[in-house]
Amino acid sequence: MTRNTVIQDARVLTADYLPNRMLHRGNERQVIADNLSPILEGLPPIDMLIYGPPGTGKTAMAQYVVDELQKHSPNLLSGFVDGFGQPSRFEVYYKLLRDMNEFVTRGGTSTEELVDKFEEKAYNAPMAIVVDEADQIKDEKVLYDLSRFQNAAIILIANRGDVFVDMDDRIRSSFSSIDEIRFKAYADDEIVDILKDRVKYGLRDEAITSSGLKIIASKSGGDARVAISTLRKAAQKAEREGLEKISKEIIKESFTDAVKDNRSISLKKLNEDQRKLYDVLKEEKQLPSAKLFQAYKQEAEEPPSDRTLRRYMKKMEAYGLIESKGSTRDRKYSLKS
DNA sequence: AGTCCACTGGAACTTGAGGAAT
DNA sequence: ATTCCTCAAGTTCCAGTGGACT
Repeated sequence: MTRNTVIQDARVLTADYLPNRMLHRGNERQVIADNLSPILEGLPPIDMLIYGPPGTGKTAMAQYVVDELQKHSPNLLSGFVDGFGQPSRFEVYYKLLRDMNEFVTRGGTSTEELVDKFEEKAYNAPMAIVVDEADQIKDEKVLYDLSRFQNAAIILIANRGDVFVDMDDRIRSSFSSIDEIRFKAYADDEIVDILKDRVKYGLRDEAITSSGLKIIASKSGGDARVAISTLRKAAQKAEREGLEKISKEIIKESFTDAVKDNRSISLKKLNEDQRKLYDVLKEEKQLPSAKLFQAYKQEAEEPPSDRTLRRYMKKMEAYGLIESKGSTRDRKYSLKS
């Protein structure tokens, strides 16, 4: 039997683990709860747009408040959709109905049938619906539909506050009374507190010094997800090497790994052609689209049409892998640093 | 200050995979 | 089996844009 040198409870060291209290988000928690609470008395709730940079607890907090509310009010239905894969209307309603324990078959069911079923449910019970990465939803009608349900609370989550600028006027006005809640990047000392909380339950005493935590915090740039995953990787590495303490060198290495991981998760979602485009772009600092497509076509055996390539570029931009500058004639692409 | 035209992205259509019903 | 439905992803077509070049 081997004794753990550093790790006590590995679960606590994952970014998805929800501690029963979320540090430094007390005000935000209260605002979200206040906006939702009318639903418990049969009154219309206030829809919300939660925005802010990655790793600031937007999703975790929305989920947490909805879960808490559900404990007090068991007949509250809840659903969670992620716009990342740009799901269609069908996918959105399918997922929501599943979350609400409604069995629906995938094939043979039309989108309209799903919507009808959902509508019926929405009339009979209060709901809280969380839409993560709401700016990625390609079918704007979905958001418009959802906004119409009176006793369903809609919580949209996005990185930027200007989700609606590119959208249809109807959608903008249907969300005109939406409460916008900004989640700022954590300050370094706040990250340290969050890490301390994890260390307390996840690691053995004395496994990491507070100056070690400060290093992680300052590197993380206010992103709790990256900070926690750095801590986890550092702990695992120390454990593997049989050390009692996490050294500064280990922290530095682990941070680099954590950032790489973050990116490779997005890269995994690319198909072969998209990956090739990315690799071509990697060779250059910056490339106009025509040159990029030309270079790519020399490598590819059966290149898809230009229209498809343009779509790929959009997608990779949405994933935060590349950046584009300029409009029509002189658009240039580069890797995101 | 006007025309040209390379490039963008919306829309309509096609193809292929996959589940359900018969 | 096969028929009937769905959706995602690709293609074709094309109007619209806004630099480039008179």
